[in-house]
Amino acid sequence: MEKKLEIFSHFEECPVRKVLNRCGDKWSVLILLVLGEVDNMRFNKLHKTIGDISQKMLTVTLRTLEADGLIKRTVFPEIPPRVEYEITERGKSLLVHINKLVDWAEENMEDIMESRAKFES
Amino acid sequence: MEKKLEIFSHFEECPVRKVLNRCGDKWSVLILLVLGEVDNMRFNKLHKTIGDISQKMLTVTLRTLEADGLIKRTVFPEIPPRVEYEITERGKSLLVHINKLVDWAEENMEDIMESRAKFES
DNA sequence: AACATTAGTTACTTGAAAGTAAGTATCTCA
DNA sequence: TGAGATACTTACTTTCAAGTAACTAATGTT
Repeated sequence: MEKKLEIFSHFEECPVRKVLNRCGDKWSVLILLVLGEVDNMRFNKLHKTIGDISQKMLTVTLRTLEADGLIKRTVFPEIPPRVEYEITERGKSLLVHINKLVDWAEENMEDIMESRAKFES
Repeated sequence: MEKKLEIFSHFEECPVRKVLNRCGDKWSVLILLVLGEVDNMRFNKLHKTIGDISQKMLTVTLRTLEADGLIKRTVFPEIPPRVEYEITERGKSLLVHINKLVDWAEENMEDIMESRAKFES
C-alpha cells in the first residue's frame, strides 16, 4: 500500500488555503508589515508610506484584513474624517511568521537570484 | 522628525518581494509541501497526488521552483521518459517557515471564519 | 497496425485581481 | 467663494495567472 497524503484531499475547500490565500495577494503582507512597525496609522499616511498602492486597493485590502481580525479600524467622528488602523494581537501573531519568511528571503535572495540567472542560460 | 520605514522605499524592485511573490502563486507552496513529505516523486504521480492541477501549471510551477533551486529535477534517459523531482536543502529550509504558517492558519482558522461571518453582518 | 505510456508543449480562452480616474460629503481656512 | 483636506465609493478598463484541450516523440504491448 502506498503512503497517502491526507492533507491534500479536497484541497480546494481546505480552510488552510482559504486563510493563507489572503497572504498571497499583492498588498496584505505589506500593510501588515507597516502596521507592525507603528502603534497606529491613518489612511492617507498608509497611502503615502506604501506609495504605489491605489486608494481603491488600500481600502479593499484594509477591509479584508479587518474582516479577518488582523487589523482594527477606528473611526473618529470628526470633520474632516479621521480613521486609524492598528494591528491586532492576531495580526501580530501572524506577523511573527511572516517576518521569518522575510528574513529567509533576505538570507537566500542572492543565491536564488544566482540560481535563476544560471537556469536561464 | 518622523520615523522612516526604510524597508518600503522602491518596493517594486524589492528583492524580498521578488522572492516571496513566488510563494503567493496558486501551486508552489502545495508542491513544496508534497515534495517535503517524500524522497522524490515523478511528474504523473505529482499530478495525481495534487489532483486539480493542470499539466501545464504543474510544468510551469515545477520549472520556477527548479529555477529558484528549491527543487531538483532529474531526467532518466529512458523510454517512456522518467523524471524525478525532489526538494533541495534550500527548499527544506523554506518549508520550515511555510509549515509554521500552515500551523498558524490551522490554529486560527476557526476564529478567522467567525470574524469574517461577523464582519459581513 | 494501432493503442498505451510518460512528460511534457502549444495555442487559445477565461476570470479575477488590480489599476485608473472621477465623484462624494462635510467642514475649515484663506 | 472656492480651494483643500480626509477617507472613501463607483464605474470602467487592463493585465496576467491560470485553465482547456489538443498535440508531440519514442518505444513497448496486443
